[in-house]
Amino acid sequence: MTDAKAEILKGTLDMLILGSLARGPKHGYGIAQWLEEASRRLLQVEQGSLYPALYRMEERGWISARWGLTELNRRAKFYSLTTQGREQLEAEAKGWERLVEAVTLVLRHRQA
Amino acid sequence: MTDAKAEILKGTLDMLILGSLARGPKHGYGIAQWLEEASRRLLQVEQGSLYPALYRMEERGWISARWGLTELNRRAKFYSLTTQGREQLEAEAKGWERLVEAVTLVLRHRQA
DNA sequence: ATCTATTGCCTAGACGTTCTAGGCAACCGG
DNA sequence: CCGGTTGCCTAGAACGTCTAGGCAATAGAT
Repeated sequence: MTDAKAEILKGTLDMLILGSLARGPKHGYGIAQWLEEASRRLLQVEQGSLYPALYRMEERGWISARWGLTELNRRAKFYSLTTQGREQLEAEAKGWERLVEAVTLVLRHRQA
Repeated sequence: MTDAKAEILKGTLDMLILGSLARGPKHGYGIAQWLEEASRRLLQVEQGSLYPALYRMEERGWISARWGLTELNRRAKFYSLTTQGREQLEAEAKGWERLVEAVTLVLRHRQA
């Protein structure tokens, strides 16, 4: 709850996953690593959140999966963005910006 | 789900409520109105979300309530920020800024 | 006098997402 | 041989939000 770095993701996980895949296909484990690095360790994605999210998103047609091999020669499921997924990303990014704007308006100069 | 303006609040509702009360005590209905106006109609708070949230927050000692009369001479429950609530607001605001920063890093220059 | 809209508070239940807490398999290094 | 890492997965609990109601008092209009 009051953990410093983790659980900062509320409804943003889908968008973040889509954002990571916009840079190219990745497997689940790799998505988590990429997000951590790209956010400079601000974000930490739990596997128990990640995999269900990937499943949901595939169901919705935002991403598609195929099995392959990593650089380390291990089996892994690679996800890539579908056209729909890219649209979804744009939509969520717009919504996010609106939310940031709204929160900024509300929280601005909140002196005593 | 794909509604234009509503349901944009995921885990931000508490923070927004605290933010509205940082400007002075308000009753529930007034909080909802204030948030809508302050966010230029970007946010819309459902009563079914608001009142449970107020209850939770009072339980947690972030806000305190007392009954009073509105300008229109109606009974209403006025909430104000406690010391703990102000601390909570600052903490959430910091967390929010970190999240915004992280998401910005992840979503930046997400070209094809 | 009646009717409707508004102000104001509240609840139950469904729903979706995230987290905790596991399990499993393959591979690498020491 | 053993521990750590890479990799995928699931069940269940916990939590927050929304839908969809209900109720009461007041103001304004007819």
